[in-house]
Amino acid sequence: MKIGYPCINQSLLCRSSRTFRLASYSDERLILTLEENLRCLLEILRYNRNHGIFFFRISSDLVPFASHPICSVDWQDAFKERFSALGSFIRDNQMRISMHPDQFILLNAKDPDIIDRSVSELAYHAEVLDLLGLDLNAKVQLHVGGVYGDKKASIERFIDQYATLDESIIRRLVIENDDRRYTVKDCLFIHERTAIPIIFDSLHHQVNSEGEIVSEVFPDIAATWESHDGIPMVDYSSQEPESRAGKHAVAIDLPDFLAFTEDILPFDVDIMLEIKNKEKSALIAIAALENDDRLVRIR
DNA sequence: AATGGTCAAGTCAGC
DNA sequence: GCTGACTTGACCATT
Repeated sequence: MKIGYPCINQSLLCRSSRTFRLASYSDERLILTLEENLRCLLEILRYNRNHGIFFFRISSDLVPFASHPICSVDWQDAFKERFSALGSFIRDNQMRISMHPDQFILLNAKDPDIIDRSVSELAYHAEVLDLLGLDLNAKVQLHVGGVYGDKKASIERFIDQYATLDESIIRRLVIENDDRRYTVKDCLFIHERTAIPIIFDSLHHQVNSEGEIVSEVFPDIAATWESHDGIPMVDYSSQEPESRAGKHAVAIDLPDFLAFTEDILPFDVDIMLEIKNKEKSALIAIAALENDDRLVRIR
């Protein structure tokens, strides 16, 4: 069981997600920014290793405008060695990596242009993981998409689009239940038709489900991960008190976290903490699990 | 140097 | 019809 956090390390001064405005695009600026982002990514990964954190989500902004038509830099080739060196560091330390394209990426859109842009963006994400030389347990997690007033038809569009994707994307892609539209049950239905693995999000399930008990539904979710996909990834957050339902907590609620791990035991999973204070909560969770004798129940 | 409006991309709920 | 929320900051024009 690895514990991780997404994209940003607040203890370090650098960010691996620096970007800039489209209006100020130049090839030179893209190269300088990517150089800086890769340097910082290594710094974050070193911090993680030194602190016993072995799960990390790489920011989608690592390569700004990578899938935008304005980008004509062959960054894949220019930074090949850098990606390869980063990948060696990740593999040598047996780290788990994920990426999470943001809300604009919609495989089930009705507008073919939106689908085209989405597929390009997914190809970019898969390419980053390929350039790092990571095996198939490094995943790109995506929400199912919009409902467009007809969920059934929108699920069918997702399934149809998924079938047209290149194998280089399919082997990396997993779907996640979201907080307003597609539930775990919807994801399981899509899995039956596509074999796509499901990444379970605890807070989204809390605010958007058909009442399934986590400990009862989790075995079905875990079974969507084949052995080459690695053990299941899950996203965990608790609800921030006195805020909108679904708002991610600022700091980890340790009793809630331990209750969640109880729900998913005895499955071994890697847990991404989607908590605003990032690595601080990861360190607390890791320390709490260190001497937890429940973990011997993991199979 | 500080400020605050605005930023590639989409959907949807709530006003 | 517009705004804010989403995993959320941070760029950058203007003063």
